[in-house]
Amino acid sequence: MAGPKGSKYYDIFLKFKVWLENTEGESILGNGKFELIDYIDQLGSLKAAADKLSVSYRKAWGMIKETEEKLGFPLTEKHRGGQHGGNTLLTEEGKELIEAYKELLVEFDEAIYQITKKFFNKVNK
Amino acid sequence: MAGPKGSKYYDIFLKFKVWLENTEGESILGNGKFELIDYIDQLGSLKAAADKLSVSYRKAWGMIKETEEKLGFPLTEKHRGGQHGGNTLLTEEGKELIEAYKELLVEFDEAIYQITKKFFNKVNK
DNA sequence: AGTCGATATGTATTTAATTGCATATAGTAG
DNA sequence: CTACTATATGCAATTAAATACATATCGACT
Repeated sequence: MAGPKGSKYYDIFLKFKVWLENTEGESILGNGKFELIDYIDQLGSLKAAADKLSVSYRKAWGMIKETEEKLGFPLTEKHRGGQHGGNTLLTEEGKELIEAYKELLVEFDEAIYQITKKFFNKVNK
Repeated sequence: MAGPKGSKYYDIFLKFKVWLENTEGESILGNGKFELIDYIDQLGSLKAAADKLSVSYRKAWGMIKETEEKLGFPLTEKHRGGQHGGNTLLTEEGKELIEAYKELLVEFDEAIYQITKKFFNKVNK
């Protein structure tokens, strides 16, 4: 919420986004990919993670491929075959990345809270 | 920069965006519109601001209209006619908004600096 | 050896977003 | 009362992005 009822910016909200980018200005990892990777870690499968997020397997697969190509090193370890078709696990780098990203989000939220408060306090008066 | 030369995330950067949104989840004011409004304030003209940002007048005009409609109150005061065709000025609300937004960006930058440092310190080691 | 299900990937289609084009209107200074 | 130029706006056209479709491959387990 953005101030007391009836104030000018009452139903206006401050939003933010964080992501990793390479030197070409291409996005590498934002919230969507982060969630996907996090679910892969939890479920051990790219397909399961895609289902969980209600995105097509094709799309999820593309997201991972793109991220790893731009990053220059793999975040996942994929296995094909077997009665269950295969599975996908995170590499050490993958685990470290989502770990750090999670903390980043927490810190961001804290910072945003203060900044938002100040901003709306200013424009609403 | 994201750590010492040769480190894993050396040429990867942390980026962010802030914007105002309404209850429908529609973006109201982000960096592009902010810059446009700021230039209108400086130049006293929508056309001049559009030229400065190298966007078409058509687009710039649409940006302002959209923002004001979603916000529910005007940020600009437009005048047509006269030898010079007309001009556009900011309303009090418009001035207050870009003022507050500018401060917001400064505070964001400061917060980001600390968070970024910590993040890359973590993933690069 | 054959089955099964997830990984792998190219191509086509649809949808959305942006941009560009064209044209009208206002009103003041000359 | 005419010329000039910024504001005003609909609509066509072009691009880009997201999504769907189709099809192949792999290999542990029975």
